[in-house]
Amino acid sequence: MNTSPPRQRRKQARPQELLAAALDLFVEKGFAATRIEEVAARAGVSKGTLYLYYPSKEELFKAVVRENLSGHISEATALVAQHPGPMAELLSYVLGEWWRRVGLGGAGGITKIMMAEARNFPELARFYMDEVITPTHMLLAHLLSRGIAAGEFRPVPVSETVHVLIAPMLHMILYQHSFGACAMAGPTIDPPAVLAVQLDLMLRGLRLRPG
Amino acid sequence: MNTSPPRQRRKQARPQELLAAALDLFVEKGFAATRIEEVAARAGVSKGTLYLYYPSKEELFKAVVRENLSGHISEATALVAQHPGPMAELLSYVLGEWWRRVGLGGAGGITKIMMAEARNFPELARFYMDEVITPTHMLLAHLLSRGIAAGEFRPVPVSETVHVLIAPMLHMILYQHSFGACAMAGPTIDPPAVLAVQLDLMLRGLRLRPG
Amino acid sequence: MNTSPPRQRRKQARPQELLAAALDLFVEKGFAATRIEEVAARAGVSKGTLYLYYPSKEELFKAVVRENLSGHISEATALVAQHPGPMAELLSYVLGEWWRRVGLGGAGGITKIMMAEARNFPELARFYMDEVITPTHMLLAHLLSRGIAAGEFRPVPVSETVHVLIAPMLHMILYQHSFGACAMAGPTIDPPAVLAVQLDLMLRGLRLRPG
Amino acid sequence: MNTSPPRQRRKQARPQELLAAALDLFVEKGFAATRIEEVAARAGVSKGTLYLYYPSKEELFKAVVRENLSGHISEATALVAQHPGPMAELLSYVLGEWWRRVGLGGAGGITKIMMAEARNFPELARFYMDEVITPTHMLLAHLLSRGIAAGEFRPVPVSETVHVLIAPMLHMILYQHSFGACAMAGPTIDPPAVLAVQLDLMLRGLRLRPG
DNA sequence: AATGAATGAGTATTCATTCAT
DNA sequence: GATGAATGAATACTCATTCAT
Repeated sequence: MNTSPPRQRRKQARPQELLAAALDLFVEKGFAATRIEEVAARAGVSKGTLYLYYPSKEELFKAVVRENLSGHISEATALVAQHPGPMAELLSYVLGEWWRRVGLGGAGGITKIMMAEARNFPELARFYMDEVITPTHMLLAHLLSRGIAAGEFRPVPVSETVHVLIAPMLHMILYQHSFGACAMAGPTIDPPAVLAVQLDLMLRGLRLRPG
Repeated sequence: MNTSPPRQRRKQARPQELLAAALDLFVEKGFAATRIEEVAARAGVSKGTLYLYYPSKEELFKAVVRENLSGHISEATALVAQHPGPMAELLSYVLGEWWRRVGLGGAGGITKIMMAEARNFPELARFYMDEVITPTHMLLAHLLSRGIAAGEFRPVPVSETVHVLIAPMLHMILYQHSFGACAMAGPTIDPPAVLAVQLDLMLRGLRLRPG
Repeated sequence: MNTSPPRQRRKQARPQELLAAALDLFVEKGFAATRIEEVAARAGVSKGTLYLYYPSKEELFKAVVRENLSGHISEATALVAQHPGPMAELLSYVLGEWWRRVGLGGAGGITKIMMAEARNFPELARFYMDEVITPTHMLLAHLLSRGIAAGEFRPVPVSETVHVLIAPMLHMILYQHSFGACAMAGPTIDPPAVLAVQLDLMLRGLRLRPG
Repeated sequence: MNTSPPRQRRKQARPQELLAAALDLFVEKGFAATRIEEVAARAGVSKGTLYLYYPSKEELFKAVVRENLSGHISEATALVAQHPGPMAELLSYVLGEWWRRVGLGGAGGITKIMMAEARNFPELARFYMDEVITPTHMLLAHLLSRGIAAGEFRPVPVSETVHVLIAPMLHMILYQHSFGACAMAGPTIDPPAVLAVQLDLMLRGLRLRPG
C-alpha cells in the first residue's frame, strides 16, 4: 500500500532527521561547538545537503527551536486561557506536562545553549526571547493572576513569582544537561522528587489559607 | 613614601589584573569563545605575559574560580557550622550574602560558563564540581538538616529542597548574564524582589507551623 | 578522449602532488622547520586541502616515507633472496641501484631529516626504524652472509661491515643535502667517483683471495 | 690557598659551564629546537646572564664549535705535518684519537646538527665549513698523499678516499646521537668493532701489495 | 537534488631577544 | 654584573560556507 519509494520517504523525512540530529548535538555541545558536518553525518547526509535545507547554522538552530518548543507553548497558552477549574490544579498540570514533554526529551537542553550563547549570538537571543521566553512568562503570569483574582492565591508579585516558579525546572534541566551528563561524583538530582517538593513548597507558599 | 618601584608594583598586581580581566571575558563570552589575547589586552599586557602567570587557558580559568568563589564558600561553611540562632534567619542571611558577594559581582556568571561547557571540558567540570558545587550543596543541606532536627522546619527531603532553594538564585544569575545583558524587550528581573518572594514562599513552605 | 573532468583529475593527482611538495620541503628544511602551509602552497592548494588528505604533519611525513622508500626496499629484499650469481656483483648492483633511485632523487634526503629529528619525534623515529633502517640492514647482512657462506668473502663481522658499507652512501647523501646545497667553498663530492672508490676498496677488502 | 672567593670562581667558570650545557642540548635537540632558557637553566644562570656572554644563539653555537672541535683539528694537522713513520700507522692513530676525543664525548654530535640545519642557517654552515670540514678534509688528504708519494698506498683518488674514510666515523656518530639514543629495537652499533672492521678493510684496500 | 572537494579566517601556545631594576 | 618580566612574531590545525560536478 505504501506507494512512495524509499527514496521519496527519505527525502521527505530529511528535515526531521536533520532537526533531530541537530537538537542532540546542539544540546550536547552547544551552538558554537557543534559542527555542521557532524549534524549532517548523524542524519546520514552530506554537508552540502544540509545547506540545501537550512541556509546557515543559525537558521538550523531556529528551526530546531520552532520544531521543539513553539508548539508546546501555544498549546499551553490556549489551555490556560480556557481552563475552568482551580489554578493550583492547572499549575501542577502545566509544570508536570512541561517536564514530561520538554524536560524529559532533549528539547529542554535548548535552554542551556541559549543561556550560554545569548551574548555571543544576539540575533539568536532575540529570536529565542520572542519565540519562547516571553510567551512562557506571560502564560504563567496569566495563570497566577487568575488565581489571585479568584482569591485562590495570595496577592504575590506576579512577575517575580513566575521566576521563582520556573527556576527549579530550568535548573534541573541545566544541571542534567551539564554536570549530570558528566558521570562524576557530586549531588545528583531526582527530577520527580524535586518537582514534588517544588510544587508542595510553592503551593503552600501561595495558598491564601494554608491548611 | 612609596618605596616600591613601578615595575615591582606592576608585577605584584599582574595576577589580580589578569584574573579580573579573565572573569569579565569568561562570563561575557564563555570559556571556549574567550580569546587569551583579549584577556591579556584587557589587563594591559601582551599575550606572552599572561603565559608567565598562567600556563594555559584551563589553569587561568581555575584560578578565576579559586579567586572568586572558593573563599566565600569556606566562609559560609564555617558560619553554618557554628551559628547559634534560628536556621530561618541564617538561611536568609546566607542567601542574601551570597547574592551581595557573588550575584552582584561578576563571579556568579561563572555558573553560566560551567553549565554551558561542562560537557566540552570535562576536567574543568570535575574541578568546579569539587571546588564549588559539592561544598555549596553540603553547606545548605547541613543548614536544612539542623533546622529540621531543631523542630524549626518541616521534615522535607533535604537534597531536593536544596535544589529548589538554590535554583532561583542561579536562575537570576544566568538570566542576567545572558538575556539580561542583551538589551532587548522581554521579562526583566528585579533580583531583590525575586529574592524576597523566594524567601517568603520558601519559609512559609518550610515552616512547621505556618502563621 | 579524456573523459575524466578536470576536477576529478585534480582530485586523483592531489596526493601525489602533495607528497612531492612535502618531500622537497622536508628534505630542504627538516621536519619541524617545514610549514604545512608552504607544502600546500607548493602543491598549489590551500592549507585546508592538505588536511583533507593527511590528518597531521606526522602522517604526511609517514606517507612521504612510504611513497619514496618502502617500495625500493622490498624490491631489493626480493632480489637478494633469489639472485643466483656472485654476491660481489649483486652488491655492486644493489648499491648502484640504490644510488640511482634514492640518492639521485630527493628521497635520500629523508635520511638527513630522521638523523636530525629522531630524538625530538620518537614516534617518527620508531616508524622509520621499522620501515626503513631494519629492513635495509637485514637485506645487506643477508647478502654478506651469503657471500661468506659461499666462500666468496672473508668471514668478516657481518653487522659491522654492513655499517661500513652503508656509511659512505649515507654520508654522500647527507653531505649533498646539507653543505652541498649551500653553494660555498669547501670539499665537494663527486658521487660516482666516491661510489667507485668505495666499491673498489670494499671488494678488495672483502675478497678472500686478493689478486 | 685558594684566595679567589667562590663567586669569582663561578664567574670565571661561567663560559665553560654555559658551553657545556649548550653542547649537551644542541646535540640532543638540534640548533633550532634548543631553547636558550634551558641552556641557561642547565648552567645554573638566568637567561639574561647568558646574553651577557654570548650575544645570540648563533654566537653561542659558534663558541661551542670552537671550544670542542677547533683545538683537536689543529693538533692533528700539526701531527700529520711532522709525523716521520708510516702513514698507515698514523691513519690508525688519527682516526682512533678522533674517536676517543670527539666521538666518545658529546662533541661529535655537532656534526649531526650541522648536517641537519646547514640549509636553514647558512651562516652557521659557512662557519662550520671553514672551521671544521675543510681543515679536516685537508688533513686527511695530506696524509693519504704522503702515503701514496711514499709508495705505501696505491694511487687512489685522494679526495674521494677521504670521504670513504670519514664516512663510517661520522655515520656512527650520527646514528648514536639519533636512533641510538632512542631506546628502540633495531640494528645496534658497536663503535670499536666497526672502527676495527673499517681500518682493516681500508688498509687492505689501500695497501700497495696486500699480504 | 546531492555530493564532497576546496577554501581561508581564526587561535592557543612557544621562544629569542630586550631592558628596567 | 645579574636578573627575569615583558614582548610579539610565528605555526598547526579547525570548520562554516561555497560551488563544480
